[in-house]
Amino acid sequence: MDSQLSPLHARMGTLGLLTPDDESLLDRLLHGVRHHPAGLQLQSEKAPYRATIVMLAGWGLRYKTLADGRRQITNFVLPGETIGLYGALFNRCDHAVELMTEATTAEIPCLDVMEVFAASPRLGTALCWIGGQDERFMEQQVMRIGKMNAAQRIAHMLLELHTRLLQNGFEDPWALQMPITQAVVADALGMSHVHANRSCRMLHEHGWVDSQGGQMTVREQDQLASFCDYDPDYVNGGKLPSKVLHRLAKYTSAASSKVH
Amino acid sequence: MDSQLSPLHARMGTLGLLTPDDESLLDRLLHGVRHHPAGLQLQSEKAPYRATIVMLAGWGLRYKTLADGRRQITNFVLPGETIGLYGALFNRCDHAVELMTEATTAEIPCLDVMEVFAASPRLGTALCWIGGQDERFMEQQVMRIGKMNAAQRIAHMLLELHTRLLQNGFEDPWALQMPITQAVVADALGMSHVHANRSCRMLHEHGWVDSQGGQMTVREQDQLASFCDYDPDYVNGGKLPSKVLHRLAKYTSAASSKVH
DNA sequence: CGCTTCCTTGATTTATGTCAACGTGCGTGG
DNA sequence: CCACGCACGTTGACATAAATCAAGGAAGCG
Repeated sequence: MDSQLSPLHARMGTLGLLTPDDESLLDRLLHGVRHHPAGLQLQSEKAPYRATIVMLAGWGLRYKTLADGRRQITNFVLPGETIGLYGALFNRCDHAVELMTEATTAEIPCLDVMEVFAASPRLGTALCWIGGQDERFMEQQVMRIGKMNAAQRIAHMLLELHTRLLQNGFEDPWALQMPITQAVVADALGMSHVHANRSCRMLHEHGWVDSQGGQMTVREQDQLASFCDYDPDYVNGGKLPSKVLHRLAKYTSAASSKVH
Repeated sequence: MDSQLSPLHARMGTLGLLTPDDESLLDRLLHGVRHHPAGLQLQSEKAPYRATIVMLAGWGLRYKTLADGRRQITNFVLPGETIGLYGALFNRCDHAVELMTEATTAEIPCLDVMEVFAASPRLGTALCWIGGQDERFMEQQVMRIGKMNAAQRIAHMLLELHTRLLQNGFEDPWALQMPITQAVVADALGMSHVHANRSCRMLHEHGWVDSQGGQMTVREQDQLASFCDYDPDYVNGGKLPSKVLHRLAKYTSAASSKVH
């Protein structure tokens, strides 16, 4: 099981916060590792959350459906990322989650998440950080859709996903490849699939991106970045400010036996 | 001080979670109530967060600046809402916050936020819920900009703000009025100010909205809602699921003396 | 072989952006 | 009190990014 958990551990590891005890507490929280086929709906809109789901391998997407049936993809779920982190706090979900590829997931019972804070403030803080990152990703998405033209949006999104993959422990030939069709690009970035196609072609003709067979590949990261003014720092994919590390160092993980 | 804190208490109150002890712990966390003039920049992009700021009265807006100087407003900060809730967890902010009106704020030192979880899991859970709501607001914003036309975006945003004001303890003649100029509408919803103007006029000519003198007023909530398919439930502005309430009831607030 | 998914392309329409200008109300300083 | 600047809203003419409609091709799969 340990090796499968690695993207989550890699992601958390960038924080430099967790002790070995915290990590093993995290492992004990994770239940029910399961494998699913592509296309499965993991969470449907308006249904209550069953559990917080951790994506161990594979990609998912999070979307909202409009009254007329169109869908807006609001975020992706990459390996090491979570679904419904604060699920316990809402009576109903407000988005759906679907698998883009086959995938392996684990679950944390919704109610356990809230008790993590009592068991280990350090691990609780790490979960908050995940929540904070998710908000930042969404904020970037607002900026892309609100202010950039079609080709820039695509470039910017690909670079963000690349940054996130690196953070989650992937390395560079692989972190540049993404299981994204042009239809997904269109639904995520608020454009028609025809326009998505023309914009992808344009990026392809510059030699910056490939897009075929349901895969998109970043070819010229730097050129893409200057094309869309991508700021690679925004994720702050670094360690926590040292003040926080010191402040939280005093807590033992003794309490960890409380959970489960 | 107590009366000034009311929008925050009103907001938290909708959860039905906090005990009187939790509430007084919250009050003790809040430092430095201050009054500011309209237009003040409370947080600048790329600067570290100084503290988590709680808006007690007045409106703020959260935005990102692009390389070419344009800005995308990503969210509003209403009375009872927070800025930089997880500020301690990031080395740098990734957005700026500016006051739209004169305002009263209080602060929670960034590092204290993380210790709340140890002191009171209930209050910590309430803070997570705030973080979760912020993410939902942002997600709605993505959907609006990505999939709706200009007039619908405006209608939808106004209705969301109305819902949030109600949640934060405002009542209806007041909760329908918002200190929003057409330029702000344009920057928030990804359209030119000319187009924002024409769309506001259109809504005004239907008698659904007023927009003059830097104020927007919702006149016909129901018609607006059907015009843009607004789902008033999405905020889940209700109590927590009862399971969570029971699960968290067991913790005493005894530990609250640890903080501060 | 026929179906589906994904990508591609051309013709046309439409929503929205850009440019330029003007009105109004308001506060400030002369 | 008036003059001026400024923020806000308004309008028209024009340009353009992007949506829509319609069709077809290539690859994979049962």
